[in-house]
Amino acid sequence: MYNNTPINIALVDDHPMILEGLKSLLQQHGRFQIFSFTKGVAILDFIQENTIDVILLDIVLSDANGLDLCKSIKQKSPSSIVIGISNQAERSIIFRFLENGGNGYILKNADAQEIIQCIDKALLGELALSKEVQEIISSPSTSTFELPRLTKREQQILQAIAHGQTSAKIAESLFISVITVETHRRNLMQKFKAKNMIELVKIATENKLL
Amino acid sequence: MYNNTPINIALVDDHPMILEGLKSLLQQHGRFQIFSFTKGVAILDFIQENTIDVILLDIVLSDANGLDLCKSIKQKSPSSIVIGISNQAERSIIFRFLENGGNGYILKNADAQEIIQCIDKALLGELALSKEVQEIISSPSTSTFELPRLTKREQQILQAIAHGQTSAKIAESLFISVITVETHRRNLMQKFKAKNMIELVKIATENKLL
DNA sequence: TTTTTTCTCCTCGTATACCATGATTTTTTC
DNA sequence: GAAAAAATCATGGTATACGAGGAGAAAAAA
Repeated sequence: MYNNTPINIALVDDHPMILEGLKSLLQQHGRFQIFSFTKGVAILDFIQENTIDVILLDIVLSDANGLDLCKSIKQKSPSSIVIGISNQAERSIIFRFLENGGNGYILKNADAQEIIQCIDKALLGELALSKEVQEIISSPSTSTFELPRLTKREQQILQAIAHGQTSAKIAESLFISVITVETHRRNLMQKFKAKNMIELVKIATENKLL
Repeated sequence: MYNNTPINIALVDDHPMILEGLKSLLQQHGRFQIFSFTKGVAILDFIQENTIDVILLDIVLSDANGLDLCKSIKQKSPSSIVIGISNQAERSIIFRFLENGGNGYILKNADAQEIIQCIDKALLGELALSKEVQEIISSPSTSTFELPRLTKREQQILQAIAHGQTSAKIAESLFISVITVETHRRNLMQKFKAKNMIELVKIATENKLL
């Protein structure tokens, strides 16, 4: 691995700045042969004909979904190492990426050293996670909040509340009693451990439950 | 401007990748002397002692608000040209940045050519906007909701409310009367045209004002 | 079919959000 | 230094959210 043959690295990102940044960070290390792509489909075509050792893949692309793309890449070229790069720091997304065959995950705020370390790790067959990603994964309690499971009715009501509707209005439009609405409300607060509905809606919105 | 003296450019961004990318893009053009910063306060300190021609400023920073930072920079060094760089493509934010003294605005998906063009434009005293930014500005019709501008106090209070705090608690911790807090609350609702605080917090959360 | 979950309804009391209107002082801007 | 904007405090009233605790019927899961 560390002999004379250079390591082929493909960068996939639709931001020219990031692409350029990664390129210059990696070029400083000499051992890499770098290819870059701004489109998801382009990398798929490329690996059809060529062999790539490591692919650094942006999760958010304009023309494709990084998660699905990872899967496709792994199908076409199982030996290629795929490392995700993203601003997305959400547990569930990281896990889904790894489930789809990803060999590692790096946040965009990582520095040069960390990126190189991760690539080295991945080349040795290990799971390559940046420091922050490791923290996110290993602490389900702190940074990421365990989202409670909601019933259909609760979702319905939560949605209505988030749209600014009062309990009375909601009761009216769902043909149930105001009292019932308030019970659901209460249960929702307990489930989310929120101090009040405002905090609850904030949590739900942040976690895209609405 | 185009003679032998190099142009001093400061890059402010908390993502090492972006920083590195910009640096290498600009270095290819030779005429620039580049300084880079990952902290907002650092650039403020720096311009106290040194003269900078152009500052490329990320709007989203970990330790500071790009909008306020732009204002501070312009106060300390009015002759410096400040160009905003961001993923944020919202009209209102762009306008606010320009109102705060910004000389231009570029989206992060801009390519090398565009960035150089914008810097050149700004050096000539013109407003430097990337293509996409121009489109956003010239199309007020789009679905994007005009975000109201909030005062410092309003932001503070909105944030506290979103954290589930009651008016009484907020009044206590800010050393003001409950009545005042409720006035701000009322004004916030009017500004956002929200039916109640719950809806307001949802809107604010969705638009990342918190 | 039994058990569990979900949805529904109930009471009572307190807290506070919400609405309309107005006014003074401080700070910022021109 | 004048004008505008922001922050502060005030009154008074209505509506409703919030919190605790209990309970029966319907639907889903075992």
